Amino acid sequence: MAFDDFDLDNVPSNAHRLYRLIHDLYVVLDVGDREVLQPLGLTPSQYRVLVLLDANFGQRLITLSDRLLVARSTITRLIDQMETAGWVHRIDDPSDRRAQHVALTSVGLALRNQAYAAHEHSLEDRMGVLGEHDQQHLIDFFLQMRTALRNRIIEIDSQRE
Amino acid sequence: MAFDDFDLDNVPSNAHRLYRLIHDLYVVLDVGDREVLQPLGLTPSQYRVLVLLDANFGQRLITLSDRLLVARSTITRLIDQMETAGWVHRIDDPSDRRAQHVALTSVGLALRNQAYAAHEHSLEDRMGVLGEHDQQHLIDFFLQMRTALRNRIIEIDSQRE
DNA sequence: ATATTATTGTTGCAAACGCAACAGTTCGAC
DNA sequence: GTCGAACTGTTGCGTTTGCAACAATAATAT
Repeated sequence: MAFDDFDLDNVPSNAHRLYRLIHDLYVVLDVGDREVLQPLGLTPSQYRVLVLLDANFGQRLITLSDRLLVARSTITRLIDQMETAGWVHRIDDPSDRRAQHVALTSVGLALRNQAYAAHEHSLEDRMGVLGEHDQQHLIDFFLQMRTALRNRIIEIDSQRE
Repeated sequence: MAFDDFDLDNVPSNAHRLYRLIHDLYVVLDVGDREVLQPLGLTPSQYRVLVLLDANFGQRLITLSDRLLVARSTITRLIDQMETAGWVHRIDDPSDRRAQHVALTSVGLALRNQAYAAHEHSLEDRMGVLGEHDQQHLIDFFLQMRTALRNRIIEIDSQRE
């Protein structure tokens, strides 16, 4: 893997530089995640679902879909996998017969905690290149951007109706 | 699409908050990209390749693979598509008979410029939620992180040998 | 020179994902 | 209450992508 330090100097705007960097960061973080999670038999997607669950009421599938920003069908198949693996189980929602909750089994809970600890440790290690102060700074920026960009999507969706 | 403003407060560390935000940002940016590029018949992946090309010597496939951080096979298939579409053509490298260069056709060049302008406009619009000063700040952070994270991957790769 | 190793691009295969369509259920207007 | 619209989860299907294996070529060691 040869990482050319390809020049952001050819890029005309700061907006575009930011764009490229976010893309690269996402990819590089994902590669790191796989290395941490693979020994536990988890993909990043499965891990992200696992983290959102608990052993009590769990979460509805549509909630998982919304929070992870993936299609409902993707969640259906992820939960199928994880149910087969014995990590989660589906529970019918008593107040809405369309809906189901997904909750962790005891095996799933143990795996969740183990994976979470490992990932957390790795993340703090990787993010450690930035000081705590810088991290707080970044979080503020990102929250601002995420909110603005999400609202824009909601606006566009409304216009479609 | 219901965007719960799900709490980052449950998240224990700043490192993890950053992680989630980068993930969300990437996804939301990608959704925006698709909206801009779809009218031009381009996917984000095709666009990213197009931007790296020119009409002269072009780029080698392995270079595209390295810069975009995707598998070589992915580039092969992307270039297949784009060659069929008439946007690019393969040129044998005279100094290395294994290698090929990919260069833009005149159609490809026109498309590249059109897509680039549209994307650039959209990006500045979307990134505009942050001031120029904040953007510069972010770029500095990201460069720092990208460099550190990439070096880490290279280290791990070397250990494998 | 020759043999081993590395690199470049391609292909088969499987996994992951989104979109559209669908059935069952709930909500809302009237 | 009733009917149409909206929501929830599932499935079929096509697209995208990475990994492993491969052939052709280049680089390196001896």
